Order: sequence, then C-alpha cells, then structure tokens
Amino acid sequence: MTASRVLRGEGGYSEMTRAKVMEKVDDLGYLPNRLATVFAGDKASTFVGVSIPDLGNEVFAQVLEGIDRKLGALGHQSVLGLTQHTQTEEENWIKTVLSWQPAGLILTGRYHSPRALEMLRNASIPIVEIWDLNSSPLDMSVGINHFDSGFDMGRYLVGCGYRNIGYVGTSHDTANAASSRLDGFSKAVEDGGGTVARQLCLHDTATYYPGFYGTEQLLGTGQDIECIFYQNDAMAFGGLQYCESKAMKVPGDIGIAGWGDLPIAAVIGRRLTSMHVPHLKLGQAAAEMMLARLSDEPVPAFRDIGFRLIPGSTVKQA
Amino acid sequence: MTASRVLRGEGGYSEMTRAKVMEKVDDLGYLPNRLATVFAGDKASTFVGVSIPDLGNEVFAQVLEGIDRKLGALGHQSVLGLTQHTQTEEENWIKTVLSWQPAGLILTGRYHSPRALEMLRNASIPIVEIWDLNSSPLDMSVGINHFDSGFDMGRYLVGCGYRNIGYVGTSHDTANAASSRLDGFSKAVEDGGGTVARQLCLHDTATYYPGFYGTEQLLGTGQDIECIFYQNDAMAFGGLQYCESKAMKVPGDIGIAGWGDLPIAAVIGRRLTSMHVPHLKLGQAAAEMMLARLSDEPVPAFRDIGFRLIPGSTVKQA
DNA sequence: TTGAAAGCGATACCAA
DNA sequence: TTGGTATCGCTTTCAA
Repeated sequence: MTASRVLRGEGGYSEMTRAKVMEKVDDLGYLPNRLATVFAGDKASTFVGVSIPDLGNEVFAQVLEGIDRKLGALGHQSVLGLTQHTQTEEENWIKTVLSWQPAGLILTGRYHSPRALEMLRNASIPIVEIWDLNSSPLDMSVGINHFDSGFDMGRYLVGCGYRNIGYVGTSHDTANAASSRLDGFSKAVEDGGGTVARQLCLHDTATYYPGFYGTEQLLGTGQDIECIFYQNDAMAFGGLQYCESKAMKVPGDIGIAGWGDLPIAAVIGRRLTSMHVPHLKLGQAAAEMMLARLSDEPVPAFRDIGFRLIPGSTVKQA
Repeated sequence: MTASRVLRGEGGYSEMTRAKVMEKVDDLGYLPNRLATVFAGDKASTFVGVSIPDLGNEVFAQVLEGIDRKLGALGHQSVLGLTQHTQTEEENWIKTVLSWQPAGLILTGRYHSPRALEMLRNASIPIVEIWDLNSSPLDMSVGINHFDSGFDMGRYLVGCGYRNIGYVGTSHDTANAASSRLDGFSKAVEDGGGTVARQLCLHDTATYYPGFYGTEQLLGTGQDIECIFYQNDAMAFGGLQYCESKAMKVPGDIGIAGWGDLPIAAVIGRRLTSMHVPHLKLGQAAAEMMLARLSDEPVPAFRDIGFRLIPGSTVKQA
C-alpha cells in the first residue's frame, strides 16, 4: 500500500498522506518487519556473518570490535560465530548463518573445509577473509602475511646474536596463522645459522597462564635456550613473569619476544619486543571492504594491512 | 509440500519419499531459508540480540564468549551490538535488532532509555539483563550486586588499616555498574572512618594505559594517598606498573586493589588484591536462562552469580 | 498520487 | 502418506 512508500521515503505520495501515515506509525508503535522486507525481494539484508576463533584472545576481540563498530555505524549488524579454531565449527556455523540470507560474510582465516568452500561459492554473496592475507581469496581478503612477520622476527633475533631459540604457542587441529608465523620464523632462524631447538605447542588458550607454564616446561628440558619467541604478547608476558619469578634476568639470562603488540605491552615498564599489528584497523578495513562491495563500489581483491617490528628491550641488542 | 515434512523430520511420509527428497537436496545443494520459516509462522527465530558495552574490556569479551558458546551449542546465534556504554547507541541498536524478530535479547546493564523501555515492553520477547543484578528486572536478570561488591572491598581495605584512599576509573554518560561499585566502596570506607579522598574518572577506556597515567595524575596531587582502588584489574595493573616504575613499594608505600580477577592476575608473581567475578559463567548463565525461557521451562526472575574477595598481596595485611 | 494483485519460501490445515 | 491452498509482511508491477 501507500504506507510502504511513505516508510521507505521513495516518493510518490502527497504530504498529507505522509503525515497521516506517520501519525498512525507513532500511534501504533509500529516497527517494520525486516524479515519480510528481505524475504520479499532483492533487497539485501543488513546482516553480516562474522566468524572469530575465540574472544579470550585479546587480538580477536579487538578485530571484532573494529568490525562491529564500522558495520554498526553504517546500519549493518554482525551475527557472531565463535569457531574455536576448528573448521568443523566454522562449517556448521556457515550453514546456519547462510540460511539467514546474510548480506555477506567475514571469516577469520583462509582455510575452510571442502563442504564450507562449496557452500561459500554457492552463496554468491561478498566474503572477506581476514587475518591471514590471501592473495587469491574466495572473494576479498585483508590481513597480513604471517609467514613474513614470523620471518622478520626470526631474522631480527638472529641479528641480535641468538642461535638456540625456543618457541611457545598453542596448537589447533588445522593449519592456521600462528603456524605460518612459526614456519617463517624457523626459516629465518635456520637461514641465519640458528635452530628453533624446542617448539612447544600447548593444547590450551593463547593467554597469560599458558605462557607462564609453557615457559616452565620449555626451560625444564635442560637445553640451553637463549631466547623464546611466543605466539603472542599475552603468552610472552606470562613467560616474562615466569622468568622473573625465577630470578632470571631478561634479557641478560634469556631473551623474550612476543607478537601482536597488545595494549599491555605499553605499561610493563620495559618495552616488550614484539610485532605491531593494527588489529582494530584490520577489523575496520574488513568492514569497509564489505560495505564498499555491498554498495557496488570497486574493491581490490586483497589488502595488506602491514606489520612493524618493535625492537623493545626484552632481547639483547645487536 | 511433502519435502517440508521430510526436512523437518516430523514424520508422516514413507522411507522412499524421504530418500528421494534427500537426494534432491544433496543434488541441488539446497539450503533452507529461515527467513521464510520465521516469517511464515509462530516459529521462533533462533537469533538472540546481545548488547555489550565494548570489547576492549576483557571482562565483557569473556561474558560475550560465555553467551555465544552456550547459545551456539544449542542452535542459536548472537546478533551483536556494541553500545559503547551509551543509552542512545543501545536504543538505536534495539530498534534495529527488534525489526529482525529475534527470539530474545540479552542486554548489558539495567538502565535503558525511556524509548528503549517502551520498545522492549512492546516486543514481548524474553529479555535477560546481565551484569548489574536487577531484582525487579524487565523480565530476567543475572549478575552481581555491584554496590555490595564495592562495599566489601571498601570494608576490607579499611580493615587493613587504610584511611586515605583513592579511586581510579573511567566515566560514561550514564549510571552504570562501575559507579555503583564506587558508591558502595565510598560508603564502606566512610562507615569505617576513612575517606575516598580523591576519585578520578577518566574519559577513556578501562584498560592498562589509562590505569597507568591515571595513577600518575592521582598521585601528582600531592595528597597522601595510602591505597588505590581501581575500576578493574587491567587498570590496577597499569597502576602497579606506574608505581614500580617510580620505585614505590607495593604494598609498602602504597596499596593497590583491582576488581574482576582477570586472567592476568594469575601471572603477575604477586597476587593482585581483587574481587573475583565468574565472567564466563555469567555469560553462560544468561544464555541458559534465555534458552530455558524459550523452551517454556520455569526460570527464576533473577539470579545472583556472586563474587569473592581475593585478599592478594598488593595491599598490606590487617 | 493511490491502490489492487502477485509473489517471495515455508508451514498449517485440510482434503484426497 | 501425499499434496493443494491460504497465509505471514512487504515490495514490485501495473492499472486506475
């Protein structure tokens, strides 16, 4: 009816009619049913499905915050999916969220199950793969090259004189960004004549306490580790605390390097050696690419958001 | 048609028909359109709108994780809204999310704008208000009594012998849980013959660095503050770092008390004096109440999730 | 400028 | 056990 036109403000009605309609709307406390709108026609929904591995990891919380702020500001909503780093969780979530006819999807990571890939291709909606930059994405991608960031850190530590290096991280059932970092890191260390003597991948969350006890385990093996690279700053901070609790000097007795440059790194007195990644900006960029695509603006297939090594003072200087 | 029955598995069809339908489904890569399902009838949607103030605060990230895990496990999805601690953001988000006919809403906080309240009442869907326990909620509530938790901390610090106490937190445009804590805290301190001499409410996020520079500001006033209570552990940790950077002994020269018992508190060597709140459990409880209500099980109107004082070693012992 | 009619995909209800 | 028909709220198209 005419009311529909008025509510959409698309013109083709008189001012008097408009007033009458608006009055009724206020009167009845009418709220539109967008289900019906989307259902009725070609109108895209304003949902965007967003999959995130977990929120215990501050990194991803920041990414999500960046995404949702930007989407929300432009009238879109995030439908959240926590995949717990598994492809099966992701696949189940994709199936469900697609049935809600989302305008698009933002997925963390570049590795998806075969069935997920098939659904994604059939869906023919915009998809942004984030975090792990994919230069031949399903559709669009924004993130960084994790292999390279690990490589740069490895080269830096070797340059500082370290040769016998350890790694503490967590493991999940699939290839992921953290393992790409470790691969790049190992490559650089070996290229430089060192070895990643001991790599500890805990079945735990990538947070403070696992960093603490992982360090204890790693150093307990008796090998002469000179420096430890951690999956992220939270774990590195846990490791730092462990070392200090044992009266080990950092970097005198052992070097500590994190990754991600989390907010905590700004206050620990000494600057943690780390790799800066603009998490919030990454999330915002993902949302921007999605929104641009949805309004048919040209969008590059991928965007490298970059990283920057932070020398810090928890490893000895070259 | 018959296919609909088969897909819902509600019986009333032959095995042969079922097989034929399923074959076609696989064949066509058919995905149901839940928009239509919800739209069609009384069937409730599986969305739950979840409003969260911000994710930079680890506390809320954990709450959201608890909610989404539990909802997801039972076939529901969270539609996220980041309200940035403002009622107007919340109101806008409520209007939008209601138009998607959600099964229910989970809202952080007990204070809502008048227009939001009106929409919420008209919606006649289950609503869980979390975080700030509301004994006469719109519908259901789960959380803790923040006033009481502040009061307990105040009484404890007074019991430790502190009289001239400071507070560092952040401020937002509305009454909120943190200010209830401060109210309760002040009451207890005054009851015990002390004063909350200086209260600093920064216009910033409640994270590490504001805790650091807030402490600098607070101590810079020259008043003889003996102990500082912080809005949360992240801020307290920032304060702790500030004090140590100035070679002040904690608790010798100054006492530090946080709130929330965040994961970081477990690794900082000394135990941070804090208040334990089961954030993840709180989120899960909210999701459970929502799901119970949606399946017409009896649900209490509110649930106190409790807190527990952690004496720690960053304040002097009584 | 307005309204009447068809249709989106699924379900409820009946009839075959 | 199966399938036709009306229906949900809105948009699109066409006619008045």
